Amino acid sequence: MAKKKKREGKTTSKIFDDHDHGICFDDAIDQIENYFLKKNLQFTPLRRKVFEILIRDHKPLGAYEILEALGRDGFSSSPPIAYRVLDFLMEHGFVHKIQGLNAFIACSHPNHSHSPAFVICRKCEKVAEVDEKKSGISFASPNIDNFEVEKTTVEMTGVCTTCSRAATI
Amino acid sequence: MAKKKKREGKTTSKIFDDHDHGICFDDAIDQIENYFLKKNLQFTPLRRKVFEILIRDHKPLGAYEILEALGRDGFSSSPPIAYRVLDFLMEHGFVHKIQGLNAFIACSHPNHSHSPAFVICRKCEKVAEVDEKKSGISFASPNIDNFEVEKTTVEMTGVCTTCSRAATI
DNA sequence: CATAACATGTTATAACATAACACTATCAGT
DNA sequence: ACTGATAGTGTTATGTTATAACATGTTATG
Repeated sequence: MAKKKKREGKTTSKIFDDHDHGICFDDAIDQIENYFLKKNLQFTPLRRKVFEILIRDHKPLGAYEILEALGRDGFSSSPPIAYRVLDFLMEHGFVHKIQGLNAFIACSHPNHSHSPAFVICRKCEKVAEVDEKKSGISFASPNIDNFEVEKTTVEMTGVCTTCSRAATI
Repeated sequence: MAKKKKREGKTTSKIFDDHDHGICFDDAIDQIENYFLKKNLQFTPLRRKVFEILIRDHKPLGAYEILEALGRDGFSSSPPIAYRVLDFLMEHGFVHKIQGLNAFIACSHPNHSHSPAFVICRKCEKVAEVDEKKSGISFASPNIDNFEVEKTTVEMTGVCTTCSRAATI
């Protein structure tokens, strides 16, 4: 259980909290409601709950952590429940999977379609979704020898300022 | 078992075979031998075998596929065997993990230290390791607001030319 | 109000990964 | 050679993540 035991982390590093999460939360709920309304998709209590669980702390959660939270809130907590809803939310861009953590996180920029990139602190496991342009990252051409890229995964792992200040590695 | 059942795939698309694998194989064995010699690290029969298994077909293999192959060749095939050797080979840059497939692949460019990027066909699951520059991808600055990036994961999923020619999605 | 499509619930199991400890081999210093 | 440290491998058990398969309920529409 070396790298997967805890996901608490309470670090602050500029990139990790450059937003007012109260606003972020309300905005996000608004946006997802509008999106589903517009698309004639059901924003069911279960889907809403899963999204709320993810957005309320705005940190990556494992599927089984989400299931626990669902259970606490009176929903079913068998694995397929979480995975199905997560798949659905991911399809529509409101949730992303952090491959390096086997965890899921609410999208920080659901309004504009994007290829997300994530910065992950390996000590506190805090994750920031960064804008391609702001971060200096760029996938210039998503077309490589006629290979049509449908989806990109970009994750940068390291140690955030707070964690590196706090300890000598 | 939707996305994880088979890993055979026999597609050819320019990006996927722009090298002579006979040479590639020999080179790779050479390079890894020299590297370990120079670093005074043991290139044991087990480590050699795991690397050979990975390099011989040069496609991503799951840990349990590697274990089966090890078993066939008379080695122990309990999970920690594979994971330990894979970790070791990854530490030294001779193997990469493809997060999107939970699979491992021999490095195509072990000689120069690099941040690998992978192109993955979601139909045949063939994988190509691409050069950052050639592919038009670039992580310009690995430093984002003082966050020091130690490791990057870049994977591009789509459909390769051969697969897209072969079917109508 | 039937029915097709969608959504959720449940059980079981598959697939991926690590902990903990035992044993063996290698090598440096005496 | 002996001794102890280090590294490598073996084994059992278990933890963690994810899906298959099928049952039931719910919703939108004709």
